[in-house]
Amino acid sequence: MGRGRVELKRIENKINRQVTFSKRRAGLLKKAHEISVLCDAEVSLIVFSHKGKLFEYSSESCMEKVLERYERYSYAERQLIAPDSSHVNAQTNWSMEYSRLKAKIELLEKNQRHYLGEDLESMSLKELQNLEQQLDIALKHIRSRKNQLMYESLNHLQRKEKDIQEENSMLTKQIKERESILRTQQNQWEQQNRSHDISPPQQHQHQHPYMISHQSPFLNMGGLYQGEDTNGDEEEQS
Amino acid sequence: MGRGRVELKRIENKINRQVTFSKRRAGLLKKAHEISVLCDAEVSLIVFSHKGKLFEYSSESCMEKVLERYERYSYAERQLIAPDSSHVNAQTNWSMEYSRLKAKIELLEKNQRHYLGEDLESMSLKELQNLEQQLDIALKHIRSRKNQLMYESLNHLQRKEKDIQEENSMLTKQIKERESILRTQQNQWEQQNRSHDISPPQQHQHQHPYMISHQSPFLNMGGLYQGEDTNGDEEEQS
DNA sequence: AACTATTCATAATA
DNA sequence: TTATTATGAATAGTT
Repeated sequence: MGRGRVELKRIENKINRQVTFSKRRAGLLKKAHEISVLCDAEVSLIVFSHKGKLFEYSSESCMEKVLERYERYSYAERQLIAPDSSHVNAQTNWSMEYSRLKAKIELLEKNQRHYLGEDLESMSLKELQNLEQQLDIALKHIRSRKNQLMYESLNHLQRKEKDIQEENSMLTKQIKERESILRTQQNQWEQQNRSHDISPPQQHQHQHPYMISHQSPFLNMGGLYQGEDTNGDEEEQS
Repeated sequence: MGRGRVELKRIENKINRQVTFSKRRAGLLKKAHEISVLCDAEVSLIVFSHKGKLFEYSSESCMEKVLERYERYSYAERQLIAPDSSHVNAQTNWSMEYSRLKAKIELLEKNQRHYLGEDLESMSLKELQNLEQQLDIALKHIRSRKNQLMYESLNHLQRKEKDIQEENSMLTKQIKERESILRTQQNQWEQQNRSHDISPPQQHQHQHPYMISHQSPFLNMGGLYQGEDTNGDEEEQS
């Protein structure tokens, strides 16, 4: 570019080097920005001048984000090359562990999007077919489990219905028995009343409440049966 | 540069974007290297493609060294803006962040198992129904995308078939033409042979090989057409 | 992947 | 540093 071609070699003239650095730096930053916008890429560029001055460019998301992503990405690669690392200090260890977790999360989130049918543009036909098969199988399991739960729930309700009906008929029977006993006793009382005209009325007042209280154990039992499994089919709604 | 100027805006056409990315990426890496050599600068360039593939350049000293230097440099700058933050216990901060990530991973993994139809015992009927619906919708999207890809592939093959058939008929036509010319010349030669009984036979021996070699350009063209797009849709072959 | 017409970047210069 | 300009590079569109 410019007058005459340039040899790829350190420019020895200090002034020229400085001028060229200024110009080329501007050009490089511009190009970095252009590719990030045109091609929707994430770019981060760091330049230290010979004198140690820092210049940087980073597309949209801040530099730290790009660097973090880089660490995550290159971590996986480094793992393949250098599997040991017990000699490195704790600081490095921590950031590596952190990167590892971050990478894992990114992967899981990507998979999740795929399982939800999003972000499919980046997948090949073969990958799509695998995904389809997996989800098909998953759906079979889910429907089978759902049916099982519904069947169990149905069974349970039927059993419950039967129990309650039995309870009902028992109660009905109990009531009939009480009624017949009551009638018998009323008859006895009327007979007594007729033979001893001035007998103590307290005795009757005592007996009647007693009868009612004697019924209650059965009613309580009924209540117990009913309350036994109100929580039937609903599990872990949290 | 190139035919017509370019607007600084995301390239919507996927193919164009990919091609431009390849070209500009190469240019950018080259420029980064040039400035580092010419101006004795320390450069580090990180590029993530739209699809998440990493490309990087780093002058001489490895990337890590540059990034470390960057961290040191930018840390000092940040100190000027936000001078406090020394009161937070780094250890606590770290372990909290760590737990947070661990928890997130656990959740994501649980969800993943559910999406794959595993571990369903812990889910309620209602949750199962929601999951079923989600996966149903996801499968619809996946199948639609799969069909689209297959349709595109089909179209592509049909176009290719048509091209090759056209190529074939052209070649057939060429062969027929050559044959008729050959026949004409053989007749001429026979006539000459009859009229001048002792004529030089070299002339015929020269003409025949010439005819064959003249056919070859067309055959080569056929080869070119066939090889033109064997790599179809693959992106980022680096 | 190769070609070519353009636009762009920049070395030399002031 | 900035501005100008001649020239080589980069690359968008095309084959």
